Amino acid sequence: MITELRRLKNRARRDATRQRLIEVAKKIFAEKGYHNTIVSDIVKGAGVGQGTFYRNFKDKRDIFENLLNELTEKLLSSFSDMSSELPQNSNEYREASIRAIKRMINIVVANKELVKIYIKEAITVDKELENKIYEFQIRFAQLAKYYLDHAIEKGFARRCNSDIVSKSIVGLGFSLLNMWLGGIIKEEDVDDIITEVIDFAFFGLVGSVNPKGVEL
Amino acid sequence: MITELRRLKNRARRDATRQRLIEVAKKIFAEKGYHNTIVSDIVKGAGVGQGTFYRNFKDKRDIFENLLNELTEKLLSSFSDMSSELPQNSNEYREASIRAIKRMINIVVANKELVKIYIKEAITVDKELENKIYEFQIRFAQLAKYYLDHAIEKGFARRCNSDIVSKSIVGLGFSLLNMWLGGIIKEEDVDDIITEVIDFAFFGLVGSVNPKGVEL
Amino acid sequence: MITELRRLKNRARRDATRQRLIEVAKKIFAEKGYHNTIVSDIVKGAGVGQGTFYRNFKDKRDIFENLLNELTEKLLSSFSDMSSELPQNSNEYREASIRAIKRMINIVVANKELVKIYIKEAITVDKELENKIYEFQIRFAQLAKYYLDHAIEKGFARRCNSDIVSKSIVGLGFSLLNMWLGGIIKEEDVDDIITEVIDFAFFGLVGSVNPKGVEL
Amino acid sequence: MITELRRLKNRARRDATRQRLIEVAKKIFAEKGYHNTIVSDIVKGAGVGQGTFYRNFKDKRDIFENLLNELTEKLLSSFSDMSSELPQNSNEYREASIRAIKRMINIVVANKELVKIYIKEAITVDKELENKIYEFQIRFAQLAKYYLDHAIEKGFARRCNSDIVSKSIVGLGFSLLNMWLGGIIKEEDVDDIITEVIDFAFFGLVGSVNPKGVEL
DNA sequence: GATGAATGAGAATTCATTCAT
DNA sequence: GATGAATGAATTCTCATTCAT
Repeated sequence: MITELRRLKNRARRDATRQRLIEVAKKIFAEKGYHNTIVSDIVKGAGVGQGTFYRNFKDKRDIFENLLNELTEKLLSSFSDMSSELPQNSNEYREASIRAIKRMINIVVANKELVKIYIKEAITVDKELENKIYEFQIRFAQLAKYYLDHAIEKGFARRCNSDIVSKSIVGLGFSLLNMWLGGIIKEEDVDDIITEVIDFAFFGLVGSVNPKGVEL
Repeated sequence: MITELRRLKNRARRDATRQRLIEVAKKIFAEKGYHNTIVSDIVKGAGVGQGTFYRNFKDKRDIFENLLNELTEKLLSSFSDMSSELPQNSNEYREASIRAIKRMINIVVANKELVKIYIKEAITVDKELENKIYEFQIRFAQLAKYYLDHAIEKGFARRCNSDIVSKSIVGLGFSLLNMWLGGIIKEEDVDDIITEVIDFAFFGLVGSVNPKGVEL
Repeated sequence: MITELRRLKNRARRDATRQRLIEVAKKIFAEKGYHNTIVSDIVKGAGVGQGTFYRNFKDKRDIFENLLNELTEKLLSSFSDMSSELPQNSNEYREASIRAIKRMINIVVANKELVKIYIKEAITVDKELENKIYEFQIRFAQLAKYYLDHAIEKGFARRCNSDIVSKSIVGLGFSLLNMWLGGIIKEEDVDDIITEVIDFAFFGLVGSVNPKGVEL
Repeated sequence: MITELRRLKNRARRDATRQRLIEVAKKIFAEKGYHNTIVSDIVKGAGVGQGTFYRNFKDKRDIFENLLNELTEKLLSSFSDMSSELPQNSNEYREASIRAIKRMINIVVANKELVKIYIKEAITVDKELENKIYEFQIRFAQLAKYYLDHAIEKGFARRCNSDIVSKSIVGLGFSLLNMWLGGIIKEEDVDDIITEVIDFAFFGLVGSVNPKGVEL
């Protein structure tokens, strides 16, 4: 039926507009920050009418939350398949961590703008989004704790308050991300950075003389 | 002379007003965030006229920057005396770190609101303040690096990319602070948290079986 | 010919759509009032596209005027046959009035929504509709005056300024309608209300001891 | 103290501005109707800045409600002293009614614009104001009923459903007011109109041959 | 110097209306 | 002819800033 085809085409047109708005918003939010962006910036950037924005989103916060959810889904889905096999020794643990971090970093690199928004801006919008971000961090920490507890139990991780330590790990990660996004850490060789950070996380400042890749 | 007395009184009154504005701004910024605070919130809170605000500060950003500087000075002055003697072994390094952290935490606890503003809000105001915060973090990282390099040289710290690692340490600290301010880490026993985090920083996830306080 | 058939079908479809829009508009105007209704309310209610509305009506006011005319025609046509025979005594006058009112009430009950719109909303749209409503009231008053003048002449109504009095009667009627629509007068027994009001109109507050149905 | 004087002057200035806005709003609402008035009409008319309006009133509805309350208070206060002595016979009842009506009319004439708004516009703003108006009408009807019940008891008014009849009386009054404001009833001699309407209310269409001023 | 009323520029938002499909 | 996405003019509303007292 014609009406069905029409509906599809309309839907496609609208989705395209919506997507254009989202892309533009992402770019501008990352550039100028959430608070310094006004709706008409986005509208102008997308080349649509002011009303079109409000047809698609309730307000600035709404499109922002959409962006947030977009990244959240990407990150979570990337970890949905991870929990399959638990590491059986320190080395496997280390390798698994590196793999996880690399996967994360790929997503981060592919969504640099989103991540910047995510980490810097979202917590200053309002309490609701602030909590959303915190809950997300907590989920990460819980995942880290799951692996850490396992490692402690199996004896290849130091006995410790795994709650605090896993939160430390996640915080460490977010911080470095933030520094990298903020330009404090210059890009250089990402792999080197990962190795350094992993070594720090596994062996601390003191550690052994030549810990790299060596099982203790 | 009366005029002189008058002038003094005026100045005292003005300073008091200014101080009250600063105190109130601190409280409100911490509560509602920089962007969700309007000048009239501060003015109402301080019980002064709208014009009085503009007599004391150029605009909202100006009073905010004042708050920022307040904390920066407090933190820096607290570290001005620290660099006296360098640790001579792992244990001294550890003890010195704990002392430094505790000193920091005291300042943080005494200025919880300021710290919250500092960490959460300042980077979203504009590029200038963003950089100011980053530079401050870099200074901290440099201080950490100074000690770390010393420890590596002396042989009681693992050889590593001390630039990345010291930034990691600072990031770790800021993150945990953030989590604590955000309520992700419940207050409980701060000393326990410090020990845990220090152990993590010194011995990593793997570490030795019972590292607490034991020199390797 | 197919084209002819097509044209007929199209017309039928269009008429149906138009009618649906009118029905929905009636309902929504009555519910939310003219000013608090937006075109898209009507369009959504009717399940048609926004453009379809403008294909059938010039604008919101246009569809509103259509509703108005609908009721006007109904009311006027209901009175076109009434003026046949004039009452010859007070009792006939009274009976005729009751009949007229009941006929009116039937129309009103059958078109409650329209009447509500008519009485409440129409006068606030613009001067033109305001006048239209007033002219309609005047026509009613003239009709009432015609009967009243006749009754005065024949001697079974009190000599009075029939212009003012007939306007009073019409006003009374509209007011009670309004109160009923507004819920000030609860529905109870409509016949009772009619009798009471007719008695009030015929005999006033003072009247005779037991005027009901009794010719003075 | 200087501050006290200042406060007084400020208050006076603000009140003057507020009052100017109210006066202008009254005029414009009466002219163009509530719905066809925009805030900037009022602002321009009052010669103040747009912000000044919002300093004094929440929105258009708010200033409108203020106008409404203004009239309500005027009308109610005019009746607060009325309930003193109850009429002892038909003639006193009639005289009291005439006095009441005249008092009302004086207020109405002095607040023609307000009354027009009151009767025509208020019920179309929203449910809340609609109810407010209805409740006001009910209060009037209750007052009328109080006198009517007394008259029936004393035997100088016809036994009737005083609830319906008093509502009829109030409705009659409001209607005529409306007609007069709408220009359906030309102003001529107000006293004549009052006499006619009172006669109609007391003696109905039928009444006695020469009821004016004569006690039955 | 302090005040707070007034301001108006600019941002958000709505909604009647158009128009490509 | 029907549709509903897109539009932007018009309106509301906010809030930093000024300025008369």
